[in-house]
Amino acid sequence: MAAHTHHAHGDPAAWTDHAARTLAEHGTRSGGARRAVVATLADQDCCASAQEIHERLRAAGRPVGIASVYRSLDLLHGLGLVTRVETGDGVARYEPALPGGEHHHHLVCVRCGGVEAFEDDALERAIHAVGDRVDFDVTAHDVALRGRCRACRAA
Amino acid sequence: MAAHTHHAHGDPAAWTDHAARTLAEHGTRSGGARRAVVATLADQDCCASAQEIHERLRAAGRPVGIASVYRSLDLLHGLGLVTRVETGDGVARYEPALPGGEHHHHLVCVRCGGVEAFEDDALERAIHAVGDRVDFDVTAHDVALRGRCRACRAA
DNA sequence: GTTCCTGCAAAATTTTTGCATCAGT
DNA sequence: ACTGATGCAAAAATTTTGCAGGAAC
Repeated sequence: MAAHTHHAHGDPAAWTDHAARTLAEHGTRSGGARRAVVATLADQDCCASAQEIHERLRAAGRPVGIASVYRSLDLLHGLGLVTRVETGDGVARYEPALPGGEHHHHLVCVRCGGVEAFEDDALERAIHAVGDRVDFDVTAHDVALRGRCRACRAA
Repeated sequence: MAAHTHHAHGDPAAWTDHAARTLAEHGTRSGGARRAVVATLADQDCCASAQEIHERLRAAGRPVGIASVYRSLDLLHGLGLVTRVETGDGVARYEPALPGGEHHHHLVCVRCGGVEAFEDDALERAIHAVGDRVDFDVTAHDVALRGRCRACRAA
């Protein structure tokens, strides 16, 4: 992995391409606002809320209407290109979803609100087993572990 | 278990008592609004949002200010008497938390929005193992499996 | 009697929607 | 040109806060 940045979702460019292709297949036009949202999503280490994306774009000198951010996220989520993450503070966060189904879960710090990602095969297996057992057609899942991050534990 | 209703949280009266005791120990006064919220929580099969609790109380002829519902839930959550559940639709839901730490997770139907509870020891063990492994002081966790419930799968 | 609780209303936030305009195909 | 995409503003929905009156202790 690169020394300066680590992206929890593999190669950002790969996801951007995948997203662009999927959007094209779906017959959508390529407008600037959505392209900017996709680029911002691809560029994050972890999940971001609509408001955060909006703010980041404004700060980057490419302001996008907040409505377009919400509409883009809605569309991307509907196409399975982003995962919706609930970190517990009542706002929806989104992050790129890779086609392979490879994914991670989140550690949420109850003190500073920070979010970190983790992966665990045994956990995935256990979840899969539950999915087979229940009377429910499970298509997705998410896990949030809450507690204190290293920094906040020390404080 | 009773034939007419199944409460996923054990005996409702036991939790109500436990809550009343904890609140008393904490030095709070016993007002009518919070008592009504506690009673409503104790009486549910699964999680409910603040708005739902508010509406239920109004329907039951015991209207409570929405602010009191939010304040009660905040307090109860702070004391660990209720668990906050994120079902993915962007609203916070709450359900009684038993002192023993016994808990369950949720199956959320992406079509009808319904929520069901499930328990799984292997899953708990896997989560616990992750908690030991990561550089995070994990104190709580929740899992949501999304998909289609039996009824919506047929439709 | 003091202090917390409660309800109402106002405010702050987050998200959705309507509509005129602009841009991609 | 046609039609979807965008931005603005208004609306809707959710949650928080200020404050005055009432209730618990």
